[in-house]
Amino acid sequence: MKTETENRIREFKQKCTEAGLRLTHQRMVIYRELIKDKNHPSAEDVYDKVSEHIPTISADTVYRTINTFEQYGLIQRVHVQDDRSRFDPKLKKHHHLICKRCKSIVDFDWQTFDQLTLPKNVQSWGAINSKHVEFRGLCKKCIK
Amino acid sequence: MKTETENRIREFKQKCTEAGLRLTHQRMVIYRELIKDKNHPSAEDVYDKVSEHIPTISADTVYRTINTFEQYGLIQRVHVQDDRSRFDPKLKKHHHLICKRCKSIVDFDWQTFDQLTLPKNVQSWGAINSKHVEFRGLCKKCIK
DNA sequence: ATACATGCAAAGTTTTTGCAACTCG
DNA sequence: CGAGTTGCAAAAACTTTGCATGTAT
Repeated sequence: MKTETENRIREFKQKCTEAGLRLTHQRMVIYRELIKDKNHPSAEDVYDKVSEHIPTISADTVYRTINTFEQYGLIQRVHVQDDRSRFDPKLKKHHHLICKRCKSIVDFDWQTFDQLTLPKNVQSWGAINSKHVEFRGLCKKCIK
Repeated sequence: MKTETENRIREFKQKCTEAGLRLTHQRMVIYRELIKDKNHPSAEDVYDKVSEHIPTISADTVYRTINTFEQYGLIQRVHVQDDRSRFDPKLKKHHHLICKRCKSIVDFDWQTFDQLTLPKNVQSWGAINSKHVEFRGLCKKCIK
């Protein structure tokens, strides 16, 4: 668990070096908060958390850094909410359960789906990079 | 085809009446443009189109009307892009092919998927209302 | 007639950008 | 040292809101 985090940090550092991205203090802290937060944080969430460690950081640095991470494939943008982007540091293939009410996002794996043959008209559409399932509804807590 | 549109308009009028929504000229034109546009238009797209018919309409009316339609289940919001919402007047179950480059959204049906048994951990999450597949990649045009 | 809708203008939110100062490699 | 980063402030982009006027039922 502790090791899990360490591994991700190591991998992060390596990828940054490979990509020619500088390992600044801000980037390290931002990445650490991204992997710590299990609910696919928004940029503002990350800003709030990072501010606790670096009170002088500016929001635009967080936005810019997150965009850079996305661009270099270090995190992914989650398209679930209308008013703000959420981010996902998990790079392994997975799918999402989204609660309409509390906006929580839960990951799940689904190999049966991953192995399905695609419909013909889909195959001729173009080149598909990501196959993603989204279930929306109400999580148990929100049902009450 | 012509009949298809007529049917949707009729159904729209009926739903509005049932819901107690007034059938204003603006709403009629906005709905008509929503079902005419096959590429899941943004609010701005709709505003531009509607402006051709009602030059004095204001953008906020379009936003407000679209929100009302969504609220009453006359259209659905599509969560695909980060910077703006897109809207889908098709209410029947379907899935989306999304081009990263040109942002086009193509509908497809996939009954094999629709009939799949859900993973156990998903079943215990809560109450699911919508099961949606998103394939992202590059459409043929954008591959060139 | 009257409750609901619209238009206008202004404001709210989220995100981006220009530029000088700073810092990692 | 020097190019890539950051912080600041301002702005851009998208969407919402208050209020007076207009209109569908």
